[in-house]
Amino acid sequence: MPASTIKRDNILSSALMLFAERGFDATTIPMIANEAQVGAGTIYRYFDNKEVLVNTLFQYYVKMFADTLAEDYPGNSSIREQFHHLFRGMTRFTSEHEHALYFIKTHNGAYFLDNTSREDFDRLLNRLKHFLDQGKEAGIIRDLPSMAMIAIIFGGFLELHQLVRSGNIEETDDLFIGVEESCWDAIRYH
Amino acid sequence: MPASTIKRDNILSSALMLFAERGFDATTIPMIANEAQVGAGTIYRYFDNKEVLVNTLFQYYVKMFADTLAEDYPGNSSIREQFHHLFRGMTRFTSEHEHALYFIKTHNGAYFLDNTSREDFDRLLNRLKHFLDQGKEAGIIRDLPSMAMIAIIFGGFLELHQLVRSGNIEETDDLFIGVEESCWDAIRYH
DNA sequence: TAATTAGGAATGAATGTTCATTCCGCTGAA
DNA sequence: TTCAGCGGAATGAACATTCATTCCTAATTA
Repeated sequence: MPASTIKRDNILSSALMLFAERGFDATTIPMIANEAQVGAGTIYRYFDNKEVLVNTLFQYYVKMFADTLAEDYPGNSSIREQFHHLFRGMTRFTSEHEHALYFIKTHNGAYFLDNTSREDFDRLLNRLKHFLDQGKEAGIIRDLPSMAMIAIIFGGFLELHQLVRSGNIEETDDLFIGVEESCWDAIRYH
Repeated sequence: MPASTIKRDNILSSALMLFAERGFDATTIPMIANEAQVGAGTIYRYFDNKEVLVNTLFQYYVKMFADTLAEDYPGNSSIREQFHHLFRGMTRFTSEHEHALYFIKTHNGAYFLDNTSREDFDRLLNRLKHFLDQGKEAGIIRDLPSMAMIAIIFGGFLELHQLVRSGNIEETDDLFIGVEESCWDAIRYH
């Protein structure tokens, strides 16, 4: 069972797209095989079963997203600049991996995720929570549940991304700047 | 085929809970029957099939939510007061129908929704959009895509509701006031 | 160089399972 | 006794998974 090949990558990226667009339960193995242009049996050469496949995908992208946010993190800059770094990381990650964040968002908490997936996701949330807590202590971030604020930021950003993808909205720098301002105003202390 | 009975109501509310918690595709008819304490066959006395059931549910709650928002709408008051009315309507609706908004949010756009469901949902969005457009014209609401702002409000509110339901957060008036402020700051012109 | 062959990789038809839906016998009310 | 309403076993379709077979590739032999 090879660890990494073209075929394995095809299977993963096809699965990512289908899981993001239809959801895990509405996506069948033959659909993935067809999209990846491999036989259905081939998928089982690389992944024990459908649940292992979805957990592999989930962990892979959660880690990659966490790494993207952590890269060059300006820990000594202002809270606003840290927020900017995080927001930019989110836009960059999404433009490089079109379906990944939406897949993560729609599948976190699902019944088929294993402990590792849950832990990886919690670790990501805790990093964001830590940022907000720091900001709260400094009196710069609103005194609200961190989870609610994280939801506002992710929800807003991903909804925007859906609109861009579906062609309902043109993707301009101004747009992203505006949404970043909106999210920042949602969480900063007034 | 009776139009309304205790059993029919049981089926609908069981289906609502399961669809909200597991999603349409991961919810089986036997699960719904079991939860509603009826035979699997009984469900088919009231609904032609699973898709008719989910569409019935979707339309029922979308309309009820729209009615809740429209009730006593303060069309002549300030934008801020209109926003307050909408936000309060959302909290009231959610406390009266625990799973309904989350079900609507996670299933809008799904492949199994029929035209009526889509139209009902679009009508709801358009009402919210109209409110935001008015506010934009008056220079009170931010110049951002309305859909993105709607997403921020719903996303934030529903995430909060999840936390309350799961017991991670205590449901206080302060909390709701704080989240309303946060959402308002996210969409108002600064 | 050309032919042969071993063994991993890939396939898709076959299998067993689970589901939505149907069907038929039972029950209790009139 | 009849029959509407019900329950849950029966059915057939669709699914995840398996497995016997084929296909490739690259090493070996002549």
